[in-house]
Amino acid sequence: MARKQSGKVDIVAVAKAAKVSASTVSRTFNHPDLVNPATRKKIDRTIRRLGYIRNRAAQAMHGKRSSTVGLVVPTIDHAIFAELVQSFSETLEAAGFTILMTSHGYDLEREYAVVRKLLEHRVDGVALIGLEHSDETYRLLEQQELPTLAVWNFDKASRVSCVGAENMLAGRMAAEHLLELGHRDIGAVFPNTQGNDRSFDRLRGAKAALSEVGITVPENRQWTTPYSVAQAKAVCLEILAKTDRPSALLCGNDVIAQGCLYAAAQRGLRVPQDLSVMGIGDFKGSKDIEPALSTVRLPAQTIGERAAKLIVRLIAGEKTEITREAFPPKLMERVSTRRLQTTGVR
Amino acid sequence: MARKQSGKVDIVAVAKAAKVSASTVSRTFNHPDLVNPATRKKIDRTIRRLGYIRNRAAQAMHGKRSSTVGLVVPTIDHAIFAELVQSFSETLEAAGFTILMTSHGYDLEREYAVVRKLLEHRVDGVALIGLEHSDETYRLLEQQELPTLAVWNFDKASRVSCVGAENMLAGRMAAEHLLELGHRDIGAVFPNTQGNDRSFDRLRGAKAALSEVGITVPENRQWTTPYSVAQAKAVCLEILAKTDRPSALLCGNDVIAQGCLYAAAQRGLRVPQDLSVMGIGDFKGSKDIEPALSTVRLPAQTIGERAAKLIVRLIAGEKTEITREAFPPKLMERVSTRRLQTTGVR
DNA sequence: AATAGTATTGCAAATGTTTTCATAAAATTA
DNA sequence: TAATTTTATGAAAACATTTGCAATACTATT
Repeated sequence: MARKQSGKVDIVAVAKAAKVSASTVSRTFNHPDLVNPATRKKIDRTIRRLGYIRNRAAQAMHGKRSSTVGLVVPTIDHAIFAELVQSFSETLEAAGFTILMTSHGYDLEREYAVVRKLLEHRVDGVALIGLEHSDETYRLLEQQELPTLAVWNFDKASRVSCVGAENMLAGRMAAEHLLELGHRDIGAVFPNTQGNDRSFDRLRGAKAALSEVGITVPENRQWTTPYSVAQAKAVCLEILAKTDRPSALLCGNDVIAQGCLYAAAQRGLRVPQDLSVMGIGDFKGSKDIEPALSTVRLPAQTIGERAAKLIVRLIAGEKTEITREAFPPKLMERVSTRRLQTTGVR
Repeated sequence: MARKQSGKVDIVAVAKAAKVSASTVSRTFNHPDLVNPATRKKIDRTIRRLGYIRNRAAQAMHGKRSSTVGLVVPTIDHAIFAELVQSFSETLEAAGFTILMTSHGYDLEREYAVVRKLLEHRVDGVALIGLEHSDETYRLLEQQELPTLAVWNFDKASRVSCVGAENMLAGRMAAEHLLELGHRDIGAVFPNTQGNDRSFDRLRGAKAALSEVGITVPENRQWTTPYSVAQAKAVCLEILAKTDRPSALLCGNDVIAQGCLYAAAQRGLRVPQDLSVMGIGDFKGSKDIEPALSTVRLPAQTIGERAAKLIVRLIAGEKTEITREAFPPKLMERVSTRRLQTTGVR
């Protein structure tokens, strides 16, 4: 056996070069206090000289942690998930973890598949967006006894630990705000609630608040649109063309609300004089838009950060029972909503 | 040794339960054609029954691919990166890879550290955003002979393979558009060009175009703002307060342009009648904003997809030399810019 | 100076796979 | 039916590390 091939520098190559055993090199990494400072220094130098990079895969085989957390998102290309994911990953990285990220495009079958793949990589824990997952996925995670965390939604009866916001409450608060301002003819523009429990809960909360004061949202006062400014704008353009348009529009999220705002602008309607627009979410930018959007804030950044901290504790085994953290939505009254002027006649 | 511990089901547990050797089980995964269909079926059933999940870490130790690609982004919480990352990861996942994602917050020291960590996880390849990286990072990647790809920027003299857009050209096109419309008094609002080669190149391209027709942008016609709608709005508010405001604002990216638009709205200036606003990037939403933003389109989605395909080929070893792909920017003339009315007097 | 600790290191086994090689059984050919 | 080829399987080595145990070398104590 002649000389080693260039790239192939492993722990025994380092050991040989430093004239120690592989064990000692391993220990410099994992239990530095157990090795003589002088030896350690010598080894460190050799490591640097040879450009050795330890192999986590080999470590992982010893039941050791992989220092890896799986993150499963429907898509990352949505203002709100990006914000959430960013703070989640930042916090996790600070704790020494790396994120294995996969997306499934709102397809629960694919979600199962990607979770499986994550498991193959022996992640130390898994974070999923939302609480709506296939039974198969839940079972898989339970069976593997892997620290699991649902992020973004909160439900006090969730099957796994969760940290998120109370979407039903958020929906309710948005509706109540409009009610308080005197609006009675309220249109609802929501994403499809199919396979999207956030949306579903918000709508449910809103409707509950309305029905408490005797208002029902009739079929023709409720519209569905995909999560996209462009498409929301298009449906709002239609809505606002009608002569009997509502006095206020309650939107399932801020992206849709943004579409509404643009549609109103294009129709020449002044917000909030001619129309009040209410969002849910308080995405980055919602406060900067003209007119600044009234909305219910769901603290994405805080949630991401808390979620990261919680999953670290779950992984460390400090927590073992199911843990749930709720972050209260907060009304952000800005300028896109205002008191309905009761001019008497109508 | 009594019964196995519940979770601990490995390949030999499966083998034992199915009354075959571990080799055969391994083969069912990796070379299914080499095993008798009947045996394979029996093994498949056992795998399902025991809930066995193969251990990629153990595979990776055999020089096998880890099926993992490292992705290093400055941050994901920016419209444009989210779009890019989404299409990149989607395409990569379709090819059977999982993404190990890390962010560094525009800190090149931290970038080096996270790349190292990726290497420890034995990723099959690494994708970095942009072309500005520390020499140390470049050396590390070269030394490890790891398929590396810089995404988003294009430079025909890049040190590694790249697929991206020509930012200088984009800057030039944006400037030329404004010039063509008769604007001569043009203000530039850009992000800090420090540690951000995209921005730097765009500004350079814009200035080149301007100087070709004898225009220099004086100090007091150039502003710097962080990448944020809110902050861009704030600086634009200042700019537009002056009596000698420019007739057009050229923005380093669409987020800043959005801030300008809102600032103009708040100041009561009509766009494009009183002020033309030009962006660069064509982020999702730029065409929906009111007024629709004129900009230079950098095809994020296409780039993400092509990047994914290229890195797959680099990993497969089909390509070994440095490969570069440029995607041409495209002028998107919408409504936020218009011909300067030369009313003669001034 | 002998003894008991303690600090440092190496050896070898173990981790969960894949793969090479050898072998046995079955199928094909003469 | 014997010889040959093909197909299917298992045994064992290899992969890069970690760790329990044992051995050695120091230090401190009497």
